[in-house]
Amino acid sequence: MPYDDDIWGEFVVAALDQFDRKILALLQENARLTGSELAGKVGLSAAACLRRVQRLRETGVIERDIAVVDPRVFGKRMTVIVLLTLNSDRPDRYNLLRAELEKTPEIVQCDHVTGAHDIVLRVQVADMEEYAAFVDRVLVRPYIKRYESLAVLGHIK
Amino acid sequence: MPYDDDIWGEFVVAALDQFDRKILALLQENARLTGSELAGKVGLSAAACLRRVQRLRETGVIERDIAVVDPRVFGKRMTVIVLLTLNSDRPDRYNLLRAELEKTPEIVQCDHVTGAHDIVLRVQVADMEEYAAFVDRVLVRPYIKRYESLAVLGHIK
DNA sequence: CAGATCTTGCGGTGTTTTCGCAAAATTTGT
DNA sequence: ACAAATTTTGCGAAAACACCGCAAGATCTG
Repeated sequence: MPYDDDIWGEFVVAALDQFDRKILALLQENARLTGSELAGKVGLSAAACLRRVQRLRETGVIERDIAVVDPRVFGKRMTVIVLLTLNSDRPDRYNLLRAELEKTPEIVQCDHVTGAHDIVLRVQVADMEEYAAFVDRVLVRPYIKRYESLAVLGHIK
Repeated sequence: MPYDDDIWGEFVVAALDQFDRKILALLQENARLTGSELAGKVGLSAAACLRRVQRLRETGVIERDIAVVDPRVFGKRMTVIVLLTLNSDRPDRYNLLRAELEKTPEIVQCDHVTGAHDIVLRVQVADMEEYAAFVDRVLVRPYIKRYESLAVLGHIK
């Protein structure tokens, strides 16, 4: 085999060489690069590049290709990062909360964390009024002990 | 004009009709849909769909197309959310810090916020050791008064 | 209601991707 | 270290796709 196989969670995936890594790095920045554009940047023929991209997709290394849409288009001009602290005496409700957070459309990113807080949300809303409604609807509940809102002033990255 | 113009920050952008919104929703899920696939789903001809996509790109509604790569491929299995508090007596260094954060490869997301902290980072690293090195290299400096690390246990969304 | 403006669908054209094939490169077994 | 087996490469043809111009239709303006 030209590549060494590598264990990867439960999956066995062909290891990636320098060409694959270069291609991935480029496609993560701009997924619309054509075969010949890739060819010029990685030093392989267009066909070889495209075959590699094809395999990266099939094996799930490239999970999907998405269009990044300016959130302001949907009138969601305001981003808030929310730090949640839960009541540790009600751990049974965690799964329930988790399921609800997953369904809430204003929440665009949500992670379970360890440290001074328990959950970090990224919330996308139109304005303060909508954010206030979101807080009332989603965050004001017994299992949530405390929440801290950090309004995003600007995206650095 | 078939569309009403709408003020949008400093830009004037044609308002989006139901077709544009449908197209955007589809492309946000899968940017590789072809013209005829879009046509079947939105009820326009392939050419009309592609013309709309083209305009959405030109006007910046679609900012870019990116490949979503499984982060485990790069061995970056650990995500940490970092809350930074800056020394308010050195505001002149903010732009310098900002430029450095932008260049730092471990930082995959970075927002300037208002509230109990000043900056929120999302950091992708291989393991604790690499995170420790990141902290020493990037976070230990005079202008940063405090940092709080929240290691991500699981992604809810 | 008429003129101006924009969008649509169609068809042709150029680009991009996909596929087969033989040669070159890499790996495996002895 | 050598030869067979496997894999990847580059090239060229074929298919799929995106792009552009044009005439017709739709929408907007005064």
